[in-house]
Order: sequence, then C-alpha cells, then structure tokens
Amino acid sequence: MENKRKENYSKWYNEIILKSELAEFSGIRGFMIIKPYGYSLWEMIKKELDKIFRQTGHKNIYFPLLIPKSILSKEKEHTDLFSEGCAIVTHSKIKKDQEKIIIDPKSKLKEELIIRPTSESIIWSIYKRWIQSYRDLPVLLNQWGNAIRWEMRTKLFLRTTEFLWQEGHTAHSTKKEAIEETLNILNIYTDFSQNFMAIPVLQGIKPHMDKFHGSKTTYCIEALMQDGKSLQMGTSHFLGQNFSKVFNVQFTNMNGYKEYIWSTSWGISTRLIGGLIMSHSDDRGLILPPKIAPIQIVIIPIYKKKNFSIIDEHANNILNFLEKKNIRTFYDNRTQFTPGWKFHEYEIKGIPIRINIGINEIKNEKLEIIRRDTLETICIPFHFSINLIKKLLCDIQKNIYQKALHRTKKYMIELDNYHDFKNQINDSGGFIFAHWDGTKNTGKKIQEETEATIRFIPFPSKEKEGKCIFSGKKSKQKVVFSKSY
RNA sequence: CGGGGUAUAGCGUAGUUUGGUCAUCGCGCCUGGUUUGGGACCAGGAGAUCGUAGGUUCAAAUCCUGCUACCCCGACCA
Repeated sequence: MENKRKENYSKWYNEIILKSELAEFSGIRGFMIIKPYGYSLWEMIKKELDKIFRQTGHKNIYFPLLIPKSILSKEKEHTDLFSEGCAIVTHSKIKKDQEKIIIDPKSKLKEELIIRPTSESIIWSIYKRWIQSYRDLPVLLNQWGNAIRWEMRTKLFLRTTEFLWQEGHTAHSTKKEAIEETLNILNIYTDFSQNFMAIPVLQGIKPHMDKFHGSKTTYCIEALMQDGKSLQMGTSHFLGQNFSKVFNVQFTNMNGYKEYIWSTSWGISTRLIGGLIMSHSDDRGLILPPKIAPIQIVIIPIYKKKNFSIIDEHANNILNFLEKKNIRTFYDNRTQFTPGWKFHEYEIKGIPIRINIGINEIKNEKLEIIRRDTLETICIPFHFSINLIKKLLCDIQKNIYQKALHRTKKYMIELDNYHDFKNQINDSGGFIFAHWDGTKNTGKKIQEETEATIRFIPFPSKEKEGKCIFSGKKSKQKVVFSKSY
C-alpha cells in the first residue's frame, strides 16, 4: 500500500478498494462497478441476513424500480420533504438524428417515473389491496434490490448514487407490535454487525431533525472507524401510522372497527462493506473477519519444477479436506506468480489464513500457517485436525472484533466542557457523549464550529439531567457527537 | 452545487513554464528460456489519435475556450 492510514485516510481507503479488487470507478459519476471479490462480500452479507429474516418470519418480495411521480408526491406532501435528489425517467425512446443518438421528444411520458430512492410509497400504495382485516396482519416483507439517491458527493461503497440494499417493510395491527418489530430488527442488525462483521456498534435514536422524515422514530446503529469518524451502519424506523394515513390503509379490528395500520421499515446497504474496510484493515491491505471472508484459507504451494507434482498432490489433499469440512478454501496453483507475489496478493485481499506448503513441510510433517490479523506464523501438524482450524478461525474472528471494540471504547468519551470537546473532535475524533439542549440551532452551531454532528441519542436511554455543552441550557440527557461519513 | 487540483499505453509516470527528432521510463501484457521459501531474471515483441470537442498556428501533449471524469475541501445526505 502506498498510502498509509495515518497519513491520508481517504486515499488509503480508495487504494485498498482498488488494489484488493473490491470495486472500481465506473466513469459515471457516483456509480461504481462492484467487482467479483467485492460482490462476493455483498453475497455473504445477503446470505447471512436473509437466513435471519426468514427465521423471523419475513418473506422476500420485489417491487418495481420505477415509481410514478404521483405516488411519490403523495408521500412527500405529507412529510414535507421535497429536496431529495432523485433520478427521473421522462422519456421512453431514443432515436438516430444525423448519426447522433437523441431522445425522441415524441416519447415523453405522460407521467414521470422516479427511480426509487426507497420503496415506502410504492409499497404502501399496494398494501391497501392486501390488507383489510386484522387477520391479514402482520405483513412482514423484505426486498433485496437497488436504489438511487442523487448524492452530491460520493465515495466508493460509503455513499454511491446507486447502491444495493435490503429494505424491510412491515405492517402491524398495534403500535406495540410495530415498535417491537423495529427494535427486534435493530437488535438483529446489531448482532449481525458485531458477530458476523466483527464491527462493534452503538444503538441510538436519531435526533428529530436527522431522522427519516416519514418516521416517528428512527433507530440506528453506528460504528466508529479507525480515523475517529462514525458511520451509520443501519437504520430501523418506527413509522407509526404515517404511511397508512397518507395512503389510507385501514384494517378492520377484532371488534369490527376500522383502524390505521402501524408500520416499520428498515435497511442496510453496500455501505456496510465500506464500514468493514474502515474498521479492520491496515497498511498492508484488507483484513476480513473469517465469517464474512469469501475465502477463509488460501493455500500457497512453494515448489521447484522437479517437485511440483508431490507438492501439488499434498496441497490438493489439504484443499479437499478443508472443503469437505465447509471451510471456504482456495488453492492458488498458478505458475506465473512466485510465492512471494502471492503472499502480498492475499495480504491485500485480507484472507484470514494462509497455508504455505513446500518440500520442507512435507519432510518435517509440519505446516506453516500465517494469520492475516496478527501476521503471526504458526506451526501445526501436517495432518492437523479440523477443530484446530475451526478454533483458529474463531480466534481470528474474536481478535478482530476485540481490537475494534477496544478502539471504539477508547474513543467513547464523556465531556462537559466545550473547549475539551473541540480539542477532542480535532485531535482524534471519537464518539463524544455530551449534553445537548435539544434544539436544532445548537446542533447546527456546533457543527459549524467543529464539523461534528449529533449522531444519535444513546439507546436504551439513560436519562440524566445536565447542562448543554454549548448553550448551557437544560438538557435531559447526553447525546453522542461525532464527525461522520 | 461552490472553491482548489488532476487527466500522457492496462497501471504509475517524464515532458507542458519557453509550441518545432518528445512521445520518456518503470510495472504489467505477449513469445522463448531459466526460475519459484516475501512482489524472480535474461532475450525479443506488441501496446498511446497525450481525457474529450472546438479554436489559434506553417507546426499543439505543450497556448486559448467549452465539456467530461477523478481527487481534496465545503454545502447536500431517508
């Protein structure tokens, strides 16, 4: 790696993505090409979360990419939100005009179609047809898809104009049940992030001005990156009856009365991959926790021409053994690269374990394995037990998480003095717990002076009165400030 | 969307101030051979309308204008 984390975090981040072949710039502003290795990370995320959503009774659906303007504006009128950057489809034909391709003006659509920035509106315009009685509830749906938000400043994975995500949309007969669903999902996200991706997160509630405008309460999980900035990793919205009222979706309850439906929505996106990179990686490249690593073990043969076949045979045996035990293994037997070249390659790609096998290993009946997270070399018996490998993968997973957790805890700082606050934000960032008077204005001023924003109100909440760090006015509890992505 | 910077072969670059044998070098790629325990070596070869569209000029990578993309900083961000 040419760029070091400490010297230029942003360049380091880009370099790591390009060199590890996760993604590339597409040449279209804000759009990226997710390459096979990067996409396989997304597939790992998808597979795991999808399994969990099925277990919790959610079903997958697919709604259209394009939303008629009238449907979207219905939502927007009621949520006074109108500044959203969206892509809009206005025509349906192109034609040749003097060897140039132009939009056929005759093909102008009667009604413009908006490429979904999110699907609440189109889904709620349909829910009406599906829900009449309390017996139709709850509706627990999830959609894997893409969305477009016309962002002004984009960054690979973290904020792209088009992104891949999962959006859950549920409908419930009671407020209690909807809130439970919202929190249940928040906990699923938390668990997923920490145990699968090894990224420690804090749960919180978004302050009013920062929440999804269509929601009553927006819950989030936020993680601290290595540069001291925070990243929102997922959101879960309690929507109240906002959408059912806007789209007039009622159900008949047990007593024969009509009621508006309570609902939730929640999502995570390809942004998580950005969080994964920024949480764990080092100046040598990516570091992947074993659970999410598309390849957990790579086997590198070290041979001379005359002994290649014997080494190849043993390497294949190890490969077969590991594959049979469901360890995701890759045997790199390409001859055009030297072992040293491959060592670097898989370091950059963050493969958790590397096994070297050469004539020495076969003679001594020992194997040399190298951990990516600690760069340690460990000697194991040539005919190792699968439990040894499983335990090692488990240790690596734990170690990566503990390292991130330790860092996060170190930069969770309670402050009551604005001067210290400014210094801390400037020096090393972090999650800063401080009192806030609850006004938008104060939040704005703090942001202007420090670049830090209110990320969330800690949840579960620990109310403890105090004085706002900026204005000195009364505050109900501490909130978390941070610079963020 | 504003301010600053950058754009030369797949990648990284020299050359741009001062227009004229200037398209340089490294990596990678192809062929052959020797190699293979931390990014191997030798020999030969292919590959660039200098981001793009115009303009100035006898002559443009080089000067001027528009456009596009990327990077950094802000604004924006369900």
